[in-house]
This record gives sequence, structure tokens and C-alpha cells, in this order.
Amino acid sequence: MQQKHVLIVEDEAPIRDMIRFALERADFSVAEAEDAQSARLAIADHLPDLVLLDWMLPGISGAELAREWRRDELTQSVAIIMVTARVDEDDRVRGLNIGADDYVTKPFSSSELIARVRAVLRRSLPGGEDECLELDGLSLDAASQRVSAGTDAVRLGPTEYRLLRFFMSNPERVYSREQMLDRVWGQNVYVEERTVDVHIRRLRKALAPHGFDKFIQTVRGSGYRFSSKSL
Amino acid sequence: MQQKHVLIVEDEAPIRDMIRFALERADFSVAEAEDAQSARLAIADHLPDLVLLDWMLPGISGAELAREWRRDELTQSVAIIMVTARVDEDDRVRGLNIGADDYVTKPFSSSELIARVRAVLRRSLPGGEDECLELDGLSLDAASQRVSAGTDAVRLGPTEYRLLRFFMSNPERVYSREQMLDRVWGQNVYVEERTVDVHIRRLRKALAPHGFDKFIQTVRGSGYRFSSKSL
DNA sequence: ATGGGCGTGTCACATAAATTTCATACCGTT
DNA sequence: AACGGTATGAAATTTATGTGACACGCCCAT
Repeated sequence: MQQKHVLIVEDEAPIRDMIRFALERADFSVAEAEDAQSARLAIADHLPDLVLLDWMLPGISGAELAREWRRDELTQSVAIIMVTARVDEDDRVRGLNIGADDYVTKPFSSSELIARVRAVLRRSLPGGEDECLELDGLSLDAASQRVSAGTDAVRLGPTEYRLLRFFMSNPERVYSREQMLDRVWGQNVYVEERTVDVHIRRLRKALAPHGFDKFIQTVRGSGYRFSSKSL
Repeated sequence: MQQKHVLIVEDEAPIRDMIRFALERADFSVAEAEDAQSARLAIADHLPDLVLLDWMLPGISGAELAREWRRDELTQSVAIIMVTARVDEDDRVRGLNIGADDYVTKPFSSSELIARVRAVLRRSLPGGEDECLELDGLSLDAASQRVSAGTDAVRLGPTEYRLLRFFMSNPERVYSREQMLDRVWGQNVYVEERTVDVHIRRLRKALAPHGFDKFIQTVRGSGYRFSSKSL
């Protein structure tokens, strides 16, 4: 599960911090902007999956920004949650026309915010791509989460599966244990680097009956590499 | 693809108009009703594919109406999206667990509404009406809502039936508990994820006498998968 | 109304599986 | 041979799932 990126556009720093804290604790990656101009820069720098957009901004209003993004091919599929101070008839009517995916009215609890962010992201997800990786008879199907070596099924634990998927997505390249922990285990997890060795071993063991353990190569002093070519 | 028919049940005329406009622009055919009585007439006149049902109606509540339709053989397969006015009301409505397929909270954008209508219709589409699924002797007949294992009938509760129907429509693919709640229970329903486990168990139990419980496979750390292949 | 049957969701506990850590053996390099 | 890095088996711990029981609300029959 890939970490989702959220952009907060909000001029009041304390509120921004509160939101950032809540989002990061819920394992989202976060960017901030305090006005329309910096929001444009932020969105150009790294396209977010979702924007939390304050209705009242200095200068250009959040509504304007939302409309602007909805018109642009690149940004029109980015989910938008409007953050409004009060809910009155005006806002509501306008909101209907802007194309925001949801609304949050201040004051709001962080749990409510997270719930809405999750709900919107879940909705907007196309449904997941069916990636299917294959190399020399070793194949991995993401939809069914199955791995097979030739005709035989390979039994893997969750971590070994993710590890193999990572390898097959990034072959012919050496990764350090630290990098692998980041990308396979997750960014804010603390485990011993040696743990990687153990999972490498288990993965090799599962692949060994079919000879595919050769694909997982030890690069002494650096880490591991997945490759069909021999050393 | 044939044009889908949507019935709007909503007492406030401006909102009704807004919804109608959005739906017609998205190429749906639309009927309207402003109260429970006219809704019954409209549904008798032309069975819709989906109903947008306001929670607050003069007289009988939307919930009552939904339950009524869910009980009736003729209307039970019509998709229902509940429309609620406020967040607090929203919570209550979801807590009641009406058999709605989704919930929308006002205010909502027209694009969100359309997206949800499409999503719900897409989901109920598979097979349409009299669909008949079969796999290795396990068969499910949507018209009669009946399941049989070989020659013997299998007795299932409503939820287990929908669960099995979902599985048989989407075999060889892993679904998380969250996804299953979305697609079998309805979107935005407040139910514990572990509830899925319980229904999985009930379904397995019902299928076990015939050995078909093997088809429902646990994918540890991810969810479940329906498959005739082993492991 | 009233009471029982049914379906459902939730909980607590049992069971199973996976992950991490650790101790030790192994290997390659210098 | 000594060193530092890696492989491996197994125990300990943590986490996920299976399972039975129960409470609640709805519906139907009395």
C-alpha cells in the first residue's frame, strides 16, 4: 500500500500544524501551503492525491483555486476537501458547483478529518491496477496475490510477498537493507537491519525448489539485488 | 449501453432540480417524487435502476421507504443511495444499517453525486437480473436467489448470499475487508471490519458439508479470495 | 400488544501464523 | 588466521484470524 500525499492549503499556521500532525500520524505524507501562490508551486512540485483547501485565503479564494484546478487536465482528478469556517446557505450552494469532493466545517476533530480524507481517497481510487510481473517463468499476480514458478504455486508469507514484489518491480539494482526496510516495511518502522536477512532467507527458501533462489543475489557490503543474470 | 433510469425522492424542489440537471447531463433518464406516496406511484409506473432517497421526507421517513422496498421481491434489487442533510444525521442513518448501497451527505457536488451513482450502478450491474453463476458444481442463481452444491440446496442468510454472489462474480482476486464492506454491505457503512470474518465463517460453515468451503481462501494480512484452485 | 425465531453485529477468547530477535555457524577478504 | 559481514535455525514475541456466545432489533404469528 503506497503512502498517499496530501497538500494542506491554509493560512493559519496553528490549524495547519494541527492538520499536519493528524495526517502524519495517520501515515500520510504532507505538504503545506499558506496561500494560493505557494499552493500552485506545491502542486507543481509534487502532485498530491488530495488537497485540503481552506475556503478563506488571503487574495484568491479557495473556491477560485478549486475551479482553476478542476479546469486543468493535470489536476482535475485530484480530490479536494474544502475546509470552511461556517456552513450557511451561500457556501452550500456555491459548493455544489465547484466540484469539491467533500466538506469539513471548522471546528472539526482530527478523527473526523482523517475519516473524511480516507473516505474520499477510497472513492476516487480507480480500483487498483492489475499489475502482473513475470521473469523467466517466475510470475507474480498482484490481483490474486499469487506467485508461481512455472506451473507450480509458490507459498509466501505477507512480507516475503511484498519483498518479492518489490524486487520484481525493481530488478537489476542493488538495495541496502535500510532502503529495503523503507520501501518494503514502511517509512517509520524501526526494526533491526538483520531482519532483512531473515526474510531474504525465507524468500530464497520458498523459491529454491524451482531454482529461482538464484535471482536473489547478495552484494557483499552493500545489500541485495534481484536479477536473472548470473553473478 | 442502455440509458439508466434514476428516481429522485426529495421534498425540496431546488435540490431536486439540481440533481435532475446533473443526472440528465450525465445521460440518465430521470423521474421525480416529492414524498413517499408519489415515490410509490413512480416506482410502480417505471421500475428505476437506482433511487436517490432523501432521509427527511414529510410523513414516512426515507428509512421506512427503503426497508419497504428491500422487502418487496420486485424492488429489492433496485439500488438505493440515501441522501442526508447533516453529518450528525448522517451518523444516525448509517448506524441504522438500512440496506442502502451508499450514502451522500448534503452539501455535495454534482460530480461527486454522479460518481457515486455510476459506481453503485456498476456494482449492481454484473449479470443484471437473472444471472447464473457456476463453478465446479457450486451454482448460484440470482433470479431465485438460490444456491446449490451439486444437487443439494444450500441454505444461506441474505448477507452470506450477497457475499457469495460477490465472490463468485469476482473470483481469483484478493479483497480486503474494507473493500468487501464497501461492495457487499454498501459504502460508508459503519461496521467493524472483523464482522466480515464472522460472515466468512458463516458462509464457510454453510458450504462445508459439500466441501466448497475450500474455495474461500484466507490471504493473511490482506483479506480473502474466492478460487477453485488450491492455496 | 407480546413472544419467539431469525439475521446481524460485536465482543472475548482460542488458535494459528508471521515477524523479530538472538545465538551461532559460515564465508570471503585481507 | 583474524576480521567483518552474511546465512541459518530456533525461540520468543507480536499480530492476525477462527470461533462461540450473546445482545439487539426486526418480523411474523399468536
